[in-house]
Amino acid sequence: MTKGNGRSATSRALDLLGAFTIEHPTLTLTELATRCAMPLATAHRLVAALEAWGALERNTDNRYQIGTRLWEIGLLSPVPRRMREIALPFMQDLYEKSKENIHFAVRDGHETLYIAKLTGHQAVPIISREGNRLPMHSTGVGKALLAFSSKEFIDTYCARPLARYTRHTIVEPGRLRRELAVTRERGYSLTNEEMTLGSCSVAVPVFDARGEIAASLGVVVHSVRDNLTKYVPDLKAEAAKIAKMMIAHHCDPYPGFVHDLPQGV
Amino acid sequence: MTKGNGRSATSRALDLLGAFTIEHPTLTLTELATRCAMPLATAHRLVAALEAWGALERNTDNRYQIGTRLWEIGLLSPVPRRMREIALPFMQDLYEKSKENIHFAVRDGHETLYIAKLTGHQAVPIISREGNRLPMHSTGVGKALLAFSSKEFIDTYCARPLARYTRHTIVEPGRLRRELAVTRERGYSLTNEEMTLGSCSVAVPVFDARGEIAASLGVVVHSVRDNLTKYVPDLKAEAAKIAKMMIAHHCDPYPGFVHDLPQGV
DNA sequence: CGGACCGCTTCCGTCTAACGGAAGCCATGC
DNA sequence: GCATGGCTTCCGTTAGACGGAAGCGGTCCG
Repeated sequence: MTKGNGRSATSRALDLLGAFTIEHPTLTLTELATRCAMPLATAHRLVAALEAWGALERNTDNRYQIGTRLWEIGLLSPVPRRMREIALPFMQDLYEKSKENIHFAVRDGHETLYIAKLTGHQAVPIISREGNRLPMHSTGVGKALLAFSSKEFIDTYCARPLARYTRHTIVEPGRLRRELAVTRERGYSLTNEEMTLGSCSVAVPVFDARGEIAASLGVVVHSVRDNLTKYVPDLKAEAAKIAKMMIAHHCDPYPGFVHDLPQGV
Repeated sequence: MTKGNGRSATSRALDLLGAFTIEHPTLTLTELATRCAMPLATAHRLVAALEAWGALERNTDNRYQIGTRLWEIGLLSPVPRRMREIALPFMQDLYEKSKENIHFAVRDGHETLYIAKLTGHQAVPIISREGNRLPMHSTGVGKALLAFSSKEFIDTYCARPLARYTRHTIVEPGRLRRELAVTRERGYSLTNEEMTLGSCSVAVPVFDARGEIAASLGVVVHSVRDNLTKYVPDLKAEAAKIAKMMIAHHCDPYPGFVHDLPQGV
């Protein structure tokens, strides 16, 4: 064979699932085959198995999308589930007071992974989504996570290219370092239209039993609204309660914090 | 071979994922092999592939659990995602007024599938979870879905055994039919400690463009609190707004409504 | 209206990698 | 110290995964 190019049937099937992103939530068979670099016939066979089980479903345009069954199974994942169960009631309390977007995020690799989000009709529409990732240097929760991470991690992060999203995004490593130092000192992070024009944010760290950064909690508001610092006391209070609950429930630190550091980069 | 007993490698790997439930969110290798009726060596090989990709992860007890990556991928599923995006802001409005548990559910097969849930510290703790299923005859949202379903579906449902959860659960087909008739007439469902002692609920239907039942919206409160009917006007108002939004956004009816009926059962 | 095109589906001969029994390993506990 | 239970590794067999190619069925355009 020129066949069997390295990958097992199972890992190829999983690669097909991994081809879906929030930017491409539906894909045709040909797109799937191209993205996963596998022959059309192979993709066809694997996709049929995935569809039969319910991992994929076909919409009316004959495009494939992630199936509801996979949504159900994914929600069983203990790590995000426990964090959500603990954080969401406290986030509700914050929402009630602010009526703004409330975020709870962890670090995963070099990105901010949004674990929970509350929003409503009075909140400014924003791009964050539960289960999605955004950079650490351009988001409130991301900067809070980054500022309280280890010096080594900050060094690594600042050494990588910093993507620009708006004219306010901090893309200079030195400026980011200074900003993180300020964040550490005052105990909360601020952003001002650094991810999206029109929205700004404030966030505080959530520490685990060892005093290390475990997550962060933040608010995103429309940039014309009044000063963000008024949210800091409530954010700090709720973050402390979440931290206490996480420790009480032996909610392990997010695996990404432990496993992905050795390699560097 | 006595090997290769019918299942492809891909479907076997998926079966391993399907072995996890909310009652058993972590499983050992042996438990996985037993539940999926496959040799230990086979389960071991497949599980290794699933773990390598991130579909499964191992916790500190050497038990397997659904991985965070699968949680992320599952959240891309368009059907629940769109419904949640539309319903959640309206559910927030209901939460603000009531401070009680708010549910949004669809029918899937013969069960109620919880698509979204809001809760807070003042709300009574309940067993419902996003992505989980509960019966239709013992829950508020379930009874609302069932009452406005087709006569054929109601017949089928009532012909099946009705599980009892508390002494208040309606397990007599005739009584359930009468209850559903009352629900249809007055336009909302009620439950009184039928799923769990101590909590009762009220729910209203959400209709699609064709006037057919698409989802339901409900509140669950502690049973000693005052009358549930006070929530009905707000529930109806928000249900109407959700229906309008779903139609405007061409949010297709939940696939289960279309695909799973032919068989009967 | 005809034909080129594009994407999906089916077929089938090749041969690899999935299969699983069995042996080995490593805790834990009596 | 030995039994137990669960996990890991090994390896010969062969089922089933593989993918090129042909067929099918739309749509677009001249």
